[in-house]
Amino acid sequence: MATIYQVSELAGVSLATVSRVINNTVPVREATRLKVEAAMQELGYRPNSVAQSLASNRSNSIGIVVSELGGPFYGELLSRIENEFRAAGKHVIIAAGHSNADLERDSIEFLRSRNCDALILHVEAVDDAYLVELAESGLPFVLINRMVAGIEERCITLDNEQGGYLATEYMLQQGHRDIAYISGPLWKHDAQERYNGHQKALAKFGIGENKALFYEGDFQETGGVNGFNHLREQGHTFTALVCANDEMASGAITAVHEAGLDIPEQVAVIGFDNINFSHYTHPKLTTIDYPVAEIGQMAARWVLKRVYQRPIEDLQALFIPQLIVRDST
Amino acid sequence: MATIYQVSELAGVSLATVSRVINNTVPVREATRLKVEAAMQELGYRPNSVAQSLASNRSNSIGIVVSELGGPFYGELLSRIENEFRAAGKHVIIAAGHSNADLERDSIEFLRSRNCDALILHVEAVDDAYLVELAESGLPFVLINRMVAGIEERCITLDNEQGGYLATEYMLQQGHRDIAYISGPLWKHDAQERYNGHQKALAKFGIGENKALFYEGDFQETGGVNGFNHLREQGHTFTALVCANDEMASGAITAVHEAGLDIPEQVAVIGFDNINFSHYTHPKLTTIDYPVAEIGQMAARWVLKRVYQRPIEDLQALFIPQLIVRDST
DNA sequence: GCTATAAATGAAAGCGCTTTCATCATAGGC
DNA sequence: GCCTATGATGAAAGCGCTTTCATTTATAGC
Repeated sequence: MATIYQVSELAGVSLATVSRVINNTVPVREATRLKVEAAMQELGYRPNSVAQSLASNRSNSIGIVVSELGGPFYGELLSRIENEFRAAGKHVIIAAGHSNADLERDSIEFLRSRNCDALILHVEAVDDAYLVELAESGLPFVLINRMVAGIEERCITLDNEQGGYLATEYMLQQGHRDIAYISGPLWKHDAQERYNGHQKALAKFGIGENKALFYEGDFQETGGVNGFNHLREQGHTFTALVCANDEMASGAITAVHEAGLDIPEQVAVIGFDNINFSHYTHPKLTTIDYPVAEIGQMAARWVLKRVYQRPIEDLQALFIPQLIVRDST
Repeated sequence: MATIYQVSELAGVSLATVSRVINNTVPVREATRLKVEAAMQELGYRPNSVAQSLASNRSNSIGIVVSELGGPFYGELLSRIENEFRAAGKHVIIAAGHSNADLERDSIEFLRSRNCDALILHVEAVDDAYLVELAESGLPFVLINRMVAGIEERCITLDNEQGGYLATEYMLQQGHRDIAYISGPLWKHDAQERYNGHQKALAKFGIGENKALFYEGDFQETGGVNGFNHLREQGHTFTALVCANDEMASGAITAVHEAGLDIPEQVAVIGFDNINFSHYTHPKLTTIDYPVAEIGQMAARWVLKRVYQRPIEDLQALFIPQLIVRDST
């Protein structure tokens, strides 16, 4: 691999000038630039990014922590983020936190030790205090899908409560009054907020809460299966089932079929997230759209603007979910 | 951030000794090691990985190119690879090739300029010659799901032909004789191989090929829908439908339902890959298992052994697919 | 106790680049 | 044509670490 020194020698200029041509920082005379470019061409020169990082104290890499690498939700998120940074000549280093506080902290430390210029975090388990402290340490990062007091300007969120409200409100508008709810783990912020929305909608229609119609699942498919079965065993009939995400809705649909019931005639089902496969279910799943691609893009642009001083205007911090009506309601 | 110099000063030893403690290369006297460790602790020292990379000419990063970041297949693959490397203190840089030759080449160049120690490639569009040349350039890489002559020792593959064979053979064993086939794009190696397997199974049962029962899809869900509709229009009836991947099978299932036909009574459907959602379909999809997690892990271990000299024994290059029988056949 | 050998440590030269500061060249103002 | 302001270029000092080679210290053998 050719080095900048060889280029400078071949072009008959100093290292500094070659560096200037590469980085386009200080103006270089046209004739000089051409000489240098020709030399780079001839040697097949490509800058050593590690050396650049060391000298400039910029690694041009952005660390990402998500709960899982697999799955449609994170796939879409990562895809969009990578795209955005790639176009800017940055690269992403990805680590999985598995919704576990220790692993999340580990991941963050790991990325930090990799000299990332910034972090994009979708963490669920670490507590607010840790994040506030992290912010104070001077490391730039943006938080996805979580609002933490004290560092609001770093948070990009979906209005989960509004989404939960929309889902249940729609069921109510369709005439349902006995509405069961399968929640995510309530220690997760988004699960709690979606559930709040559900309660709000019920309250608006003057319906009290019924513990027999609530089940706390795990955001997984099996949680949906177990949830539906559990709810039926409670003996309280219901004609509508609101699930806090699509995975659980899918599981619930399977369980409903197995119970010999028809969807939506006997039980209407709604999910949340609008992940890719949600139209693979049968019947196709009505759900709340989570604009994951937009949010991913926004997080990337946040970093581009704040850390790399790119001129970006329209930073948006709060996203509003939308109802997607399909065949399961 | 503390530097190695400060540590050496506080511990009263030289830079070199601190470096030895960090890297555990040359033995250091117990007493000295303890002094150094205490100093590192006190300063909250963490080595600067960029400087390490520059000095050692090792970036401890591995580049990965996959077609897409989203989707269950790549998610699982990436997840496994990341896991394996993380445990080894390495990190991965991920780029998407989008099944497009230019983008694939771009991605590879990009990763290369990032000084990756090795690459793991799941590329479909670049030609064999390019890969052979890349190998000659000295950059270590391993190729997933593709066998290229001349660099066989870098290839980790699934026996796609065997998988295609298994799928169709199963249909034949179930008594089907009119079997339609929805293929992936035949320019993709795996699509071609799976189709070869299909033809082999037919031949074994003495059944000739019928062009009216073949459709070349795109490995996407819509390809399955279009494929089924196209096949029906050909007028040649069939009782079984073999799809070259699960996505298309899922689309086909939707189309079959829409045509008012029952699965598997009127049309049996089989997929390929056994991706996560294949049991979300209704009825649950019979398919061929693609051991994506194992393959990802193996690719990572290949790198660990060949590039980082880790003592790893059981490198496996060829994987054999298996039939997973569910309810769609 | 002294030398021969091995083990532990230190000094210093890079790794390939960026960036500051000084220098040189060019052009404009009078 | 001389002086100054400005733009372009070069010299050289790092960035924080690894690694070679030399040196010092410990261990063993007699």
